[in-house]
Amino acid sequence: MMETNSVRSQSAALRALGDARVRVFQLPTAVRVADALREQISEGLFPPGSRLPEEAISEALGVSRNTVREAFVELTGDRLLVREPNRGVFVAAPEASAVIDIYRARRILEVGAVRGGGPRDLVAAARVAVDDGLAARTRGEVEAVGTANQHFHRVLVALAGSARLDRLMRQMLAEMRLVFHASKLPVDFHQRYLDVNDELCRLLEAGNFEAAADALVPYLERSEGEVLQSTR
Amino acid sequence: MMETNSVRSQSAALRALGDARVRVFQLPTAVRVADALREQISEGLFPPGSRLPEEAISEALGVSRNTVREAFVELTGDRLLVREPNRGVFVAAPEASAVIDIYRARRILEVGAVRGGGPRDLVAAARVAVDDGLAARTRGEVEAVGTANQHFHRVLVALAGSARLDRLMRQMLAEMRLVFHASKLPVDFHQRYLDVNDELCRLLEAGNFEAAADALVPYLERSEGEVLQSTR
DNA sequence: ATGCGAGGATTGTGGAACAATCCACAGATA
DNA sequence: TATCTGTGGATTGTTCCACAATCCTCGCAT
Repeated sequence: MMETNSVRSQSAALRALGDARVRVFQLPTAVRVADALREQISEGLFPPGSRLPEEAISEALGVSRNTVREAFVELTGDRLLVREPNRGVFVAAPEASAVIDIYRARRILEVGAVRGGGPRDLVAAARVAVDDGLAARTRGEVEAVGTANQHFHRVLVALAGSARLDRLMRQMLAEMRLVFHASKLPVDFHQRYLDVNDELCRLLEAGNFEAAADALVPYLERSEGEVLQSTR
Repeated sequence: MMETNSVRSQSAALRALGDARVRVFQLPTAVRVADALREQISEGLFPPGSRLPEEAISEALGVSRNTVREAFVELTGDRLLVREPNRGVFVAAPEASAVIDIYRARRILEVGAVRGGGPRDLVAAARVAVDDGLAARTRGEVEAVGTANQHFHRVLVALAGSARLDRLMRQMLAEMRLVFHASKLPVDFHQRYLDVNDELCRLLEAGNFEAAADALVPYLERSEGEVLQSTR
């Protein structure tokens, strides 16, 4: 039966099924715990420096201590948590040296990725991020501006087409959120970069990747300087 | 008593003590297990695709299953192991897409780092790696040639001065060792790059970072091509 | 050959136990 | 008073055990 299903449409259907796999084969508990903690930390519910007692978290989430510890290992690898032997794990409180380190890495990643160019759909994704940011600014949604800004920079790295670089960028941006939570910077911090983002995006859309890469360097240097300024 | 100890010499002594801390405050068991497994995997004792049963490993190392699982989480984050739900963890068997991904990342990292230049002592470290490789070649030590080669490329990334990039590079080189173990490539594979390394290093020593960066691109492309060739 | 079901092995997860370590606080000493 | 010491309580590091869920194998029936 169902002979009307061509082989072509069936393979498409199977692919769609595969995408829904996450709902069928539920992720392991430790991973879900890690995701939950990552979320809360990024939101700033656990401020940098907070202690995360194993038992409190395990009973709050209704999982065993073992599972919590596995999640801790994962988040420590992301540098979101730091483990102090026999004292416990704490939300990382990145200091100036970390910010400097991250910006060195970002200059390599973002500039290199942009200079190499990338497919049209990613440039389109960059445009979406920029417009999202602009829209959020006019609506006065401070938080959304920051999110859109991070999204934009993530797309820049995505141009390189490397899952490994994407992951590193994601981790570093999560670290940067910790920095932002630790150092109250001016509410218009991200907003002032939106116009530069727009300009950069125009260069990408024009296929002028070299110019975009060149423009990115002072952009990132300025950003680093301002973050360091408001951090100390 | 002991008044002959000047404040100066005492602080020196304390500093020396601090350097020995690793022997006093021993690393957590899970970390040592992860290190041990990383070592063995890199050496090729567990070929790509091998299954690592929790119980077998826990009793082989004399640690509990929980501890082994914590180590697994760490190594999975390094992409050295892959977890198949309810089936166990296996040594990763990187396929062509992973190799392509890694070389995309390496082109960004290495070229970007070299173009930015770096301090003298790192250039000197690069020289050491090159000479080590040359010496190993004349002695016919195939394994040592590969090690020196990887060391050289790690130093290149180190020029950028970012611990985060260093870590990513270390992880990717460990992945590459898996690739090498999976695909028997010609014994002189690494040897043929030593002369290019030497040439690159000369450019670095001359402070000609731009030229070195430019020379690195075809280098990496050729390397990627040869690896892919012998992989399929 | 294909499908089905039972049995055994391994993972996923929880829970308890205990030594090691750290922390806070009280008491002792100079 | 200030510093040292020691004690008790709390938390981590680690092991061990239990058990459900899942997978694999193999034999059997269709």
